[in-house]
Amino acid sequence: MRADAKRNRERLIEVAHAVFKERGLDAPLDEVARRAGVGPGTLYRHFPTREALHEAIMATWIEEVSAHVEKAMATEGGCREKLLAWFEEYVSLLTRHQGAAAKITASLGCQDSPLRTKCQTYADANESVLTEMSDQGVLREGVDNLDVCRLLGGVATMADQSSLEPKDVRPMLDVIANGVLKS
Amino acid sequence: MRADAKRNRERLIEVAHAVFKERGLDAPLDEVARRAGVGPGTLYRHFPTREALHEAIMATWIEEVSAHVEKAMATEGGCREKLLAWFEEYVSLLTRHQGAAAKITASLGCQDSPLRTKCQTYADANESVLTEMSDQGVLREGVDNLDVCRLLGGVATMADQSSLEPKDVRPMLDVIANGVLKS
DNA sequence: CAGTGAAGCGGAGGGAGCCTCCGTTTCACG
DNA sequence: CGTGAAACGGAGGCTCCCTCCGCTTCACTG
Repeated sequence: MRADAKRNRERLIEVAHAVFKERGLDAPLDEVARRAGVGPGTLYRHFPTREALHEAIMATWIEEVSAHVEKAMATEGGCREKLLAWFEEYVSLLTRHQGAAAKITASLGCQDSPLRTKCQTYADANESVLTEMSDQGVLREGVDNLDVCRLLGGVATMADQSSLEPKDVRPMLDVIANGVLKS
Repeated sequence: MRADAKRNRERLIEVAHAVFKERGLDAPLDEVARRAGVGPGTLYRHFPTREALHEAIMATWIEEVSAHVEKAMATEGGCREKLLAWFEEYVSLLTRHQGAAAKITASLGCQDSPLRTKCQTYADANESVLTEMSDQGVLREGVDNLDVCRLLGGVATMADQSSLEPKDVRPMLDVIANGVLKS
């Protein structure tokens, strides 16, 4: 890739990050181009679709996911506390940008979404936590990872759309934890 | 209201119903106007915002909610079966139109949404079911109606966005039921 | 260092949808 | 009827999307 192209690409990602943070993932792409000081044509050459741009800006989050798993699993207390800590991390990771939770979780099921690899990272992280719980014998039988991911995605989407604070999200996570753990 | 105005209003609701059913709640309003054979100005006079039109077309669903509660509560089996039957009805009521689940549930929390009264009907219906469970002593302590509504709204939103079939939704409702009922 | 071809750029512009404004038409009532 | 208020409708301005293509810039070569 030519040097100027690389420069523009990086600048676009940087600006897109800021614009999406301010105005949500549905912010006008023309504004991203404008604020990056390039024409719309340049933006669309680097990122043919909005989703391609989403994918690019999410790449940096993805790297942090495993750190969040470890952080949650290091929580003081029993399995339930660890699980809830992880659920809170999960929701918080999904709601970094307005509109992200719904988009990421929606692409969980379909194989051909550009976000597929990204959301797979979330799903894998959740699975590792569930496996840990299962090994300790505290997980109910028949609890499926995909279902839990979707439930958490649903909670994150609701939190996103209603601008809920953590204290309003917690009781929902409690219900899911109760539903997933034995007794 | 003048007779021609009344006629147009009713026709707009009828057409909007069909268009939203075909193309989701985000379908172009200009098309609603066009298919109703009126100018956009007429549509916007009757329904100043998209939400006002949503509210109008939902009025008919709302009347059916209590019937669905009764239907679910008449299910054979114990409390768990009744509750799950109701959860399925709830999700199905919310996913009649693409995009409806997220919009309705989002307006649960905010007082000033035009959809407020509509979603209150759903919340009230759910509360009546939870109260029934509580009276029978099978409900966990501290389970809040709003939280359950949001959880179900989240599930409905995921089902909507990923076009899930009832068999894929059921396991998520199982988790919520486990989380809400004792033992 | 100049020449050159390919890679990359940018912005004009057509399309879709939103919504308003205002000249025209229609209704209902005296 | 005649009239004034109510309602209509569509032209058009705005925003955003995305493409196309003439122009510029880069990197490589002799």
